[in-house]
Amino acid sequence: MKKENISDAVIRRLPRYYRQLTELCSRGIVRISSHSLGQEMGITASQIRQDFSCFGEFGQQGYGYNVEELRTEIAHILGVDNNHHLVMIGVGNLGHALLQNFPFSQTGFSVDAAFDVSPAVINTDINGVPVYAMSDLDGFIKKHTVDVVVLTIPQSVAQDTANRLVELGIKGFWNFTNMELSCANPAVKFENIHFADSLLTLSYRIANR
Amino acid sequence: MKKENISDAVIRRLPRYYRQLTELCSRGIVRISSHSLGQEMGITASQIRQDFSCFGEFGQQGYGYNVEELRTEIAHILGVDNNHHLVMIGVGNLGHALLQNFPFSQTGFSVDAAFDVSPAVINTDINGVPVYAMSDLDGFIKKHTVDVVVLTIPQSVAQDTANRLVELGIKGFWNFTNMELSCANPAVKFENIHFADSLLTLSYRIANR
DNA sequence: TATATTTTGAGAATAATTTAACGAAATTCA
DNA sequence: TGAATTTCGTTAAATTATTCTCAAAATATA
Repeated sequence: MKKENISDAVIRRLPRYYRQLTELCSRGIVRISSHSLGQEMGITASQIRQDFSCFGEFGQQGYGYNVEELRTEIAHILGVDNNHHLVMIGVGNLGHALLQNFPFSQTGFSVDAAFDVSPAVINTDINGVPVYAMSDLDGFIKKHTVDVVVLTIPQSVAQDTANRLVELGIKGFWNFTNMELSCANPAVKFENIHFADSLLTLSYRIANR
Repeated sequence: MKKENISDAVIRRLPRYYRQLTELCSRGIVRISSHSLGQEMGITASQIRQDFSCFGEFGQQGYGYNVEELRTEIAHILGVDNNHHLVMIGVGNLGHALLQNFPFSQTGFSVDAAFDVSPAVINTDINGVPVYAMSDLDGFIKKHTVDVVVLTIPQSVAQDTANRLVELGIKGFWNFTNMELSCANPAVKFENIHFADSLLTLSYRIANR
């Protein structure tokens, strides 16, 4: 039964399903039951069926799920086929690494531009992405559709930059600054990569084994 | 009342408390109640008190919590004062970025060495960290204490490398490969940074606003 | 074709997490 | 000093998430 409000726990499992199904596809596996999928992923078949049932009925009794079909469904749910437009703010080591290595296009994103204050990178081209001066940011956003901004900038300027971008109409932030950014408008979404938090949970677990 | 088994949900909130308390310290704030802390963080006072009570009694009725003292307690719980030893496997763009920018020492980690297969980086020094050939890895680990390994290597070699490291006695992995790594021994801990999963959840939320 | 088996999706039961309530202890203020 | 206020830590209640169960439908098999 399709649900109206999907819980965060379910949403955060979807990319994992998507990854697993992509792998099954590449292994040439055509069909799979919730039971086998659960075994491969280390989760229960119940959870898998419950999760999928939030979005529709993708399986068939006695058969299971068609891997390719299910993968396509989940890709669609995740918006991989939406071709979202993205720009990066801050092209330091991390921004550079993402531009070089991260498979944005496989994830459904076009990286249209990057911005930085450093003359050393302004007007360069990193892996096909043009780097502009920060002063050109407002103009660029006013002229182009931008769905998501990647924040790979220092903490000191993060909240101010986010505020400015929200004013310009940006509604999605991929935030690498390891600080919480806030916005009164609930339609503005922040997704955080907190490196330090992640390492600290590992620190906890090895210290309290 | 001190708890024996702490839930993952609680553990994952600890670094956030630690960050917030660090900021309060730097703002010169001496004491804080669970209510105000909750307001600043956007969570309930109940949750804060419940979370802390898993580890002991750090507050005082009618007063609240001493910020610096509480911060020290949480640092200790997280193992920030343990001086864990870490090595990095794979010094590509991302590994390089982490070595250059990530505050390992503030998080309680010493980065003792990095390893790569590329002659271009072998025997160089990145931000004070020596880079060795992958062939020297086994020898290094046998001679030194290594608590955590950072995996910034391609997916294709990730599971094999992890297996080899587990055999050498490594018990903690900070995994950037965006794939699940597994190990039969439950004492071996994997902490994953899944960039793609993170961006896909953002994709979902902007597509289903 | 008839029967046994597989497997889903839904609903019920169980478990875990979060929030509320409250007594007790400390602080603040008159 | 004494009353009012603040705030903790704990227990209880409410909410949310996960797992179990099972009828129904499809497949596989004899």
